[in-house]
Amino acid sequence: MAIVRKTKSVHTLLEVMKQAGEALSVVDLVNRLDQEMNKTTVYRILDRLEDEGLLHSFQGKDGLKWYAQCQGCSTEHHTDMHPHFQCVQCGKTTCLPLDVPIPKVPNVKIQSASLLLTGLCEECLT
Amino acid sequence: MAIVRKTKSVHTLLEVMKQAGEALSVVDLVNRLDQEMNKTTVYRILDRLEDEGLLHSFQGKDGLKWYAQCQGCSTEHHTDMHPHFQCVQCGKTTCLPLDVPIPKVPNVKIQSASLLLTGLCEECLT
DNA sequence: TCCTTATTGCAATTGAGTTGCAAAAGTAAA
DNA sequence: TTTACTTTTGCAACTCAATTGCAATAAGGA
Repeated sequence: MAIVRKTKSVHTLLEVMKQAGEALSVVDLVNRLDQEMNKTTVYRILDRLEDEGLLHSFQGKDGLKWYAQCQGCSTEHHTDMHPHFQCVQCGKTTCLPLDVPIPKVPNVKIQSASLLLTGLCEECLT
Repeated sequence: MAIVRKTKSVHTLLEVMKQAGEALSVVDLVNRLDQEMNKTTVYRILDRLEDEGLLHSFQGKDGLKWYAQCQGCSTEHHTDMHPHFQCVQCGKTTCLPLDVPIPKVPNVKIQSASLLLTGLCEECLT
């Protein structure tokens, strides 16, 4: 496995993720980091951080790729089986700290499961 | 709601879906129908058939949009809450006729849920 | 410092999906 | 069938997320 250096760019990106405190789409990240680094760099750092287990990604309902910080993930063990919630109105997207039962399917080997819930978040409900 | 005519193109597309008997990505459909109709037409017919409730769609792990035939769906009632399975090796993608419990999330209103399971299918396992 | 490897920026490219518009096909009424 | 009207289709151009090649730069170790 390639060595991942904690460069300034990596640090900046992780800081933005941390400040956000929720999942961010790649497009959003590229915009937020527009002054600091190139679009390509954002994509590449995200790839590396996901490999390293510091971030996990999932497909949004919008077809965009979203990233969030892992809690207790590593290269060996990804606890990214938790579901995600995406607000259809404001776009706010979060990890749900829930255990979802993975259905048993005969004759196949399930390797991963991704559950995306969509609807209205607390703010948009009121 | 707009009237959806059962044109020759619509008939052809539905026939391809039926013959496949499993979910197909839009890219795959465009390729299969290359001789019969334009790419744009495929996209537009898929949109219409989904509106009408004859097909349902979901996001694949690959980021592509996938379509499958509904069983018992209509404009009013979409039973597209079932999970889907995608083989990471051969790409075969199917609907799973299972009821998946949608987790309760406090303070939000869940409108839809999509569960995608990935792994190895029966053929690729052996 | 020198050498090697990893990272970054930039421009160009790929590929899924969309849009505008004119032509063609379908529908219904006379 | 003819006419008038609506929907559908093809085509080309376009949008936009994501990727690639390559040269330049930064980082790390001896």
